[in-house]
Amino acid sequence: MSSPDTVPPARRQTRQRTAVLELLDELDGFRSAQDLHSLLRERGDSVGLATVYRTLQSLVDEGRLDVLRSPDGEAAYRSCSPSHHHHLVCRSCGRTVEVSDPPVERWAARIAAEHGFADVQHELEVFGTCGSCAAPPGR
Amino acid sequence: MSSPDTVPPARRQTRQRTAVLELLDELDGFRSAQDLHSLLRERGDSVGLATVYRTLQSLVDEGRLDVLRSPDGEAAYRSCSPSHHHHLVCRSCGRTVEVSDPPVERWAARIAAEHGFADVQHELEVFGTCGSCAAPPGR
DNA sequence: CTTTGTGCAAAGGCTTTGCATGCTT
DNA sequence: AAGCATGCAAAGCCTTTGCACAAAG
Repeated sequence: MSSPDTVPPARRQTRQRTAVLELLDELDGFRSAQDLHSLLRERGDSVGLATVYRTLQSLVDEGRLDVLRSPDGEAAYRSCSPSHHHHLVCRSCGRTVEVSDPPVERWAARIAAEHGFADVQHELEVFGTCGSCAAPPGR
Repeated sequence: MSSPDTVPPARRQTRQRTAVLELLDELDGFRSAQDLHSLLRERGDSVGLATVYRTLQSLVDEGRLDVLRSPDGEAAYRSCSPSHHHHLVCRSCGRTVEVSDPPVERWAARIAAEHGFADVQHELEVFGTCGSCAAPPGR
């Protein structure tokens, strides 16, 4: 079910691929492809935009990256988290906290099984207002 | 914070706006703008694509719609469901089952509270292969 | 040497915007 | 009658793809 039947063949190690991986490793938040492209240019490790996209895509396929869609429609990537988890996002300042809890995982699996679904996966995001942003605006 | 300081002025009631609202009311899952546009055309309540986008946008501003970004980059809209529930979607045939369970709700609330988040909301979708589609393809 | 990755530019898909017309109020 | 909403088409953005060249194994 969750066995990766088609493990992507290892990619060649190029300067560009290395640069992307290193950059993602240093950053810890989610970044859009275009952001990463700009950062690479500023750094001197210039990489074509198309290559950035292709590299990110392959890294996602390999399970080394997490993807997220920003409300603006951009895809945001972050260096992989080996363990499955979800996000708690402040809808005001955008601060993100990683959360994970077995119960939800089990719940999803159980619910799916009860309905005869297999090969289950799920996406969950929790939105709210974080402590800093909840501070009373007036007075 | 959650006080709508800038309540958008009421929009004019047009045939198009009504059509979009009625359609969203009948559907219970998330639908992309383009899907909604097609559905309206099939129905006979033809509405310009641009208008569909503008209408959906205004409805979101009014808080009458929930938005979600699909992995493909499309925005998906759903009429603010009075009863909160989630979806179990077959990634093969698209069949959707509504599911709801208090535990998850409580989990989300608790996790958020633990991190100092207030005014919590969450979005959860479970994907899998339903029984019919899981039937072996060969033979 | 062969195969795969890179760059550039063009193409694609979803969404937004400008402007004249029609409908709501 | 006045003003906002609609339609159409053009423009914008992010992302993907085609093709020739360069680099990795």
